[in-house]
Amino acid sequence: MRASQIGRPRAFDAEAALEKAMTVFWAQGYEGASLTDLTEAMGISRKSLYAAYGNKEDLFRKALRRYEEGPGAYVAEALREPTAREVAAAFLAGAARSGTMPGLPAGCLGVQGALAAGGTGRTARDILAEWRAHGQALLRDRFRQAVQTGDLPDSADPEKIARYVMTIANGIAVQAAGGAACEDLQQVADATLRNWPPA
Amino acid sequence: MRASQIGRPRAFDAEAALEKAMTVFWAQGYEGASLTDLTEAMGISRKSLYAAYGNKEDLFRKALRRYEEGPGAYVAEALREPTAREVAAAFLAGAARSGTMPGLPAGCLGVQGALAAGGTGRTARDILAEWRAHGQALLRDRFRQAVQTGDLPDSADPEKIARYVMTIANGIAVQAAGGAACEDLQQVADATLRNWPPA
DNA sequence: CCGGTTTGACACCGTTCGGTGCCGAACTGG
DNA sequence: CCAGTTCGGCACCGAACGGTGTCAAACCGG
Repeated sequence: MRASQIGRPRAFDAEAALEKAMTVFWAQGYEGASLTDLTEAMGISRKSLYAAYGNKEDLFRKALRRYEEGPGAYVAEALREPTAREVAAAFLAGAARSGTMPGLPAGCLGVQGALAAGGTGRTARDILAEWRAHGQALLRDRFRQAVQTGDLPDSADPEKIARYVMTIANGIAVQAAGGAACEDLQQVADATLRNWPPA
Repeated sequence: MRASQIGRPRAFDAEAALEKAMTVFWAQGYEGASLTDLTEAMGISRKSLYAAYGNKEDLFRKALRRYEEGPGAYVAEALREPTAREVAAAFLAGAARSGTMPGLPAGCLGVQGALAAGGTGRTARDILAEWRAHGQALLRDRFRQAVQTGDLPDSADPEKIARYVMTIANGIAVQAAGGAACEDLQQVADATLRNWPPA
């Protein structure tokens, strides 16, 4: 049952297809994912892909947004924790978990989607670099707030702590992409938390 | 001056050209680096590339070996430090430094060369995953030795410490690829070392 | 029932991909 | 000097790349 609309109805679920596109970009990277890979995984034709999402780059942006709201949602959730330590703990636990979920690609789309790129992937690489930088800025701002409320000492440097936490999250993503188990990555997160605040 | 050999002499320096190939794979990734990119950077023709190095995959293997002996040499050097703490310090300092050298690509070839890959890059991805795993095993073995000599306490788990150190090194590489400065990354390394041993 | 709109099957586009053949150039050794 | 070997310019290969045009199908609204 859907809202009345004119024209031939779509023969596929746009959201379900986008979910498939997300996993293809996640597993194969922007440059490694061809239109053939994408359309086969999504179960639609090239024509439908262009009509529904735009070109390959547009699809990638949409897939990243879906990632951010799905597997990457732990970021926004972690920021809502009451203390800086709990923010960091939730953030790293989320990184470990979302990078090792059964039935989904290993690692993080934001890290491995286009870390190095040739001419065709440069825009995607820049989109992801900006995306990671934004996430780190959100962490820094949250840690700033923690200093202001006394949750972190005045001597704490939110910028450095945010970079430290993001570096470990990025490393966890690489480890996950290399096949590490969630339990092992959680132990890295735990070791990090035993040294809190880090600076 | 070179050893007498039959046949037309090469018109290019194979080592210098391989150095160029290394930087192209490092900056653009395996799938992002086309034969056109490679031959233009190396200053040779496709014919010469095939004759001197083999196919694209063979060239990649050779480029990785050159990386290991050049920018990545800090790994072998760090392993020779007298204590576990100094091994970790040298390892992380090396990661921060080699990922931010002026005139060379940012990040680490072993991390960003092929973290996610499509069909054509799968072998390169597996080569790099194995390469990183090997480096981590060397760290673990060195930390095992440190436990045996009393440099690390008996309760220390070399496997976990190696993963912890490698995770941070991997994260430093991602941060470098995203534009982080050497100084900032060295501060991440310093923060890590303030918590030693980590478990 | 038909015009209008949107979708999708199918074929196709120009370009680039990784890779190779032909043949002349540049050497060595007899 | 010539046969043999290796190198490299040039053109070219089949396949795959991202992307598009034509036309029938599937709907809505009058």
